[in-house]
Amino acid sequence: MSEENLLKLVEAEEPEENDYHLQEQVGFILRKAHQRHVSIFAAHIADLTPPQFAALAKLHDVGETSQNQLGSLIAMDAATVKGVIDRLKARGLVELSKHEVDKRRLLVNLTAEGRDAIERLIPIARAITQETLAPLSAKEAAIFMRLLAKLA
Amino acid sequence: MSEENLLKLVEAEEPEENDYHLQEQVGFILRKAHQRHVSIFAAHIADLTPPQFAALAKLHDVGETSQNQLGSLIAMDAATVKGVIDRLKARGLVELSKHEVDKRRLLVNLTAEGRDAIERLIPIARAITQETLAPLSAKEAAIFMRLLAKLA
DNA sequence: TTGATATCATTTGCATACGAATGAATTTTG
DNA sequence: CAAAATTCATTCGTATGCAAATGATATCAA
Repeated sequence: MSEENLLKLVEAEEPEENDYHLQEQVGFILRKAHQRHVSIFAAHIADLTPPQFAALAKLHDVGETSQNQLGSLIAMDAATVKGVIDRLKARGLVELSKHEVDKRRLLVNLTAEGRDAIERLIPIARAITQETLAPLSAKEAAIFMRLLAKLA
Repeated sequence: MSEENLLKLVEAEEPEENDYHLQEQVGFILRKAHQRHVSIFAAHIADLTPPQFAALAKLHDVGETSQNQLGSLIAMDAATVKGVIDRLKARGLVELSKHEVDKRRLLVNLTAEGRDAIERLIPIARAITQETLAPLSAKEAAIFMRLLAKLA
């Protein structure tokens, strides 16, 4: 046996994969899965982005909070949440007020229109979740959600 | 039994969940998992973003291609890939040329510096993948990757 | 109490991400 | 072949997303 073939055998013992397959990396697939979800979301809810929806849904859940606090509840940093809230305010879906005691805080709350909007959209959002998970069986989806939560 | 309690019983038969829990929606968790991955990536590779890395890795894999073709290989639309390639070109990691036959096409290729960079970074990228999946056991990670791929 | 720290919000700068419109070049078709 | 349709790339506008710097206010600690 040639020296070259001996080398191949040795290498074969440790299946040392030398190629790098971008398509198999968790970060790349995570990005694609997220893209697909956003696309499904947009097909059902055209006039609101997922971050805007998240802000409204969380305000509906917890009621009035400060802008920063809301940001931490929906995983957005201060700069990002400001832009989202500004746009929701411009559309009359949220209203802002100053905290009476702590003058640093900017309180955010749903307007009546914002409350109507989010209550109307929540059933649609449930359908979006279902459609996003549609490639998986119910059992697979349950497993996936459990593992995904561990990663996030 | 009061009418009210009877109603509660009837409702209990169908476990109709009335609350909407943003934190349990696949889109929200997907976004957070992606955020965490990007953060891990940045901690290991400070001078390149994940999309920039993806472009270099794919060029290393397939060699010279058109800008649009590269975009479809790494899941970026034409407008996005242009910005990514512009920045890689400004840093001397890729070079552009015109397709001889089809004058619409803009060919992209690694420079020597770009090739050095991506070859140096690939082992680090493997570590990033590992760290991203670290909250899962090997078996869980395998299952997760299979299900995630179905979603993406 | 006041000086150091920490928190809240804003702003700037940079980098995706994508829809829509445009123009140039190519391919398809009648 | 010539018109229609398609493809490739660019540009514009809007919306996250985050680091870093800044200013205002609050809290902590010596």
